[in-house]
Amino acid sequence: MKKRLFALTDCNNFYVSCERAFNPRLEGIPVAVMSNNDGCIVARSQEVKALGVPMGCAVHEYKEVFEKNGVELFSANFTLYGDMSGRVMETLAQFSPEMEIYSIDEAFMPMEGFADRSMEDCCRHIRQTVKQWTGIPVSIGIASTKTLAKAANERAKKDPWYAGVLELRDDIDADEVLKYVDVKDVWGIGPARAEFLRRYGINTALDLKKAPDRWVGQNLSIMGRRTVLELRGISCIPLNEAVPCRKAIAHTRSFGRAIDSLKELEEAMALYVTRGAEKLRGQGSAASMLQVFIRTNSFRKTPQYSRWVTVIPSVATSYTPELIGYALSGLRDIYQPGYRYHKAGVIFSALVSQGQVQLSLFASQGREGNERDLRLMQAIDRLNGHWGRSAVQPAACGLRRGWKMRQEKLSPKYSTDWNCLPIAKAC
DNA sequence: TCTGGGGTCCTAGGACCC
DNA sequence: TCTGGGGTCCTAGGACCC
Repeated sequence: MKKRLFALTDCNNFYVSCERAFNPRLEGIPVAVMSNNDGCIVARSQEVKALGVPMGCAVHEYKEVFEKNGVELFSANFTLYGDMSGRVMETLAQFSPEMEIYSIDEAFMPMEGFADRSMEDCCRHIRQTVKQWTGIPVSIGIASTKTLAKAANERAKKDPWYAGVLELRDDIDADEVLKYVDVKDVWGIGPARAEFLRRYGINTALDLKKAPDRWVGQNLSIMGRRTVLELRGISCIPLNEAVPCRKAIAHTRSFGRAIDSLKELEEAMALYVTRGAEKLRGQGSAASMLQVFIRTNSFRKTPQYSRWVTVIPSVATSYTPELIGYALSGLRDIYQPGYRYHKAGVIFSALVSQGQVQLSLFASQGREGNERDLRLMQAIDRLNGHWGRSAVQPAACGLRRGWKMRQEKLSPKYSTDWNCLPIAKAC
């Protein structure tokens, strides 16, 4: 039987590439994208990486570097990135309908039915097509396991010699590549495990692959042992085509400025619950449990306060007004006056399918009432989908929103709003 | 002044039971 | 010198991913 191969397609500097796709002026100049609230750096162009700006750093700490080098900064525009991701995935699906969308900018594709010699050519063709149809540059790594495909992708991206595509055909190929992959860059090895491995002289992916079985069995968890097997070409992580239902859905945000009044916290919490409930209904779920939290800014030397509370609805629900009621009662329990709050959020868990909600003996309304609530929510979701997500919303969310997150450098919604369509001008 | 958000899975430890 | 032991379930916290 022919061995299955995995191709991992990963968009290069994805958020930056999305900004560049609609703004060619940004090609060749340093560009970085900031997190929500314009707080951290979450994507960097090659030019910004070369300046030594690390992923996740605080924007204010590198202000001078950005100014001195003319770095173009953008607020995260997730509407744009989500839409562009969909376009990239649709393009990839033309080549391999059986694929696993692993993240907003990555997909695993099973590569079967290709003669060995044409595999690389095929991936180069995919790469070129994605670039032509969407404007997004991608790299592709091909190998017999997902972990090896990740490592191949990493090298294809970093070493210009491979021109964006690298296939590991056999063990010797793999060893040649793995010796250049730092152990911290192996899929599944984070900072804590990397530090542990280094204490035993394991510094590269090849060192980890060659670690003695006995040592691996005694010192690594089941996850670590699985990673070692995958590096050895034994596939342990299957392709996951179906999009799994989320087991928890969260909506949490830092505020644009610290707030201390219960009224403002309630408005923010109501809005976060509204957004979370939209996601909940989007996957056809209802929540049997809510967790609500508030906290002050731990980076400040001001008095600190952090609390969360669990609320259990009498019946699992996705009805926004009801969820807001539960969340606000939890919030009032944990709120303490006198603190400057920096962040709040809600997490829905113990999710059940909306169609299988168990009615409580003591519920105030029967099945008919529930169905009416659901229809109302669906109507509002449709309106907001068409007119923008704040078109219809609960009054509890407030209107002034002085705590709204900062987005000072937001690019237009080029691909999802008619008013933002780029206009081509003849020269 | 300014430091993100949303997920999954594993593990250790406590409670409880027989 | 003595204070059982083993299984299950639940949860908080940690590690990791993008």
